[in-house]
Amino acid sequence: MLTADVLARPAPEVAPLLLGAVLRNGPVAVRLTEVEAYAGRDDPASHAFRGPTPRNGVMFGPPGQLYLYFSYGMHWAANVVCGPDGTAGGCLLRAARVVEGVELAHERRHGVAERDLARGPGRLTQALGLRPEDRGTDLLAGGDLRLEAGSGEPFEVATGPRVGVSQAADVPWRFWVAGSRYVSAYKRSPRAP
DNA sequence: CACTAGATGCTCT
DNA sequence: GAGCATCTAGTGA
Repeated sequence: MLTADVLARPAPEVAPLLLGAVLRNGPVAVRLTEVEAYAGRDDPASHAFRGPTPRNGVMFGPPGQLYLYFSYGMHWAANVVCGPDGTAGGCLLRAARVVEGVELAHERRHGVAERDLARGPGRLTQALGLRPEDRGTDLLAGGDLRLEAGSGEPFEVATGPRVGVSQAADVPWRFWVAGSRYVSAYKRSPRAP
């Protein structure tokens, strides 16, 4: 089960546990297939590495909150805050399969293939209809926007380096469902050494 | 299919 | 003003 106690563990421990879990926002629900861990103050690739700012403040708060950030001019991406209250950490939700509300997700994602509805961080937030003001939502509080346990179907977890980061580019803190087609493509940052 | 280039605007220095 | 935890459309095989 994904309790606050579990999410209070370090992000690299929590990340594989999020695979297979369901994130719901009202009528649309997705099953997570790919996640990356960001370990806060000790992780040069993390937004929290240089300390708290207005943007990343929720990462320093209690676990289980939603952290949203804006990236590359056009996209929002979602994290689940991990680690104990007062310690920064989070898991970036990189990809998922839409399991409920497929029609609404298609409307939001205008004419793309079913496989691409939530394959990628920006696509995932768009398919779910997450908005900037959802930052800080407690995903364990049982609201319209919440984290649910998965169906328990067994699967293997694969690991590898994180996508698009220029710092700590070889740390294997990306986790995905082995063999799943609902996983984004790996792309190394052009700025990485 | 693989690979590349350019758009785009928030966030912090 | 520089730097991005990206996406899409375009090209070429």
